[in-house]
Amino acid sequence: MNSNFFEDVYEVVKLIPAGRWTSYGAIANYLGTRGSARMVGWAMNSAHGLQDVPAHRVLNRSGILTGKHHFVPPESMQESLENEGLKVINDKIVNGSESYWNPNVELM
DNA sequence: TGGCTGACTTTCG
DNA sequence: ACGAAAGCCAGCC
Repeated sequence: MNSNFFEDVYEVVKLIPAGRWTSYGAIANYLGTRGSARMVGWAMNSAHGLQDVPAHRVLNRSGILTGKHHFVPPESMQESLENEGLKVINDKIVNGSESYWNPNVELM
């Protein structure tokens, strides 16, 4: 496709298994552009219209729902995560270390 | 063409 | 330990 970056981001996000989460930096790093972690979020903004892209599974490196405010409604992000078996308290993933999904490891 | 923006990340103070 | 600033890349005006 034309926008390789966005397409790649979508691909990776779509590959995230339910009950798992990853970080923007991990995806950016997987794409080889660690510096453009913000771009990943931006790509999500465009992917926001694609239901195939579970953007709610993409958090910041701390496992905090940084982009929840971009969801409609924002609470849907946390509910979606909890619906998949993840525990979210105070907009943050609980035991994130165990449920963390690294594309560089899983897709490598 | 040039410059701003951005759902991040890392480092210095 | 907390706060603020810089760095990175790609899309959009």
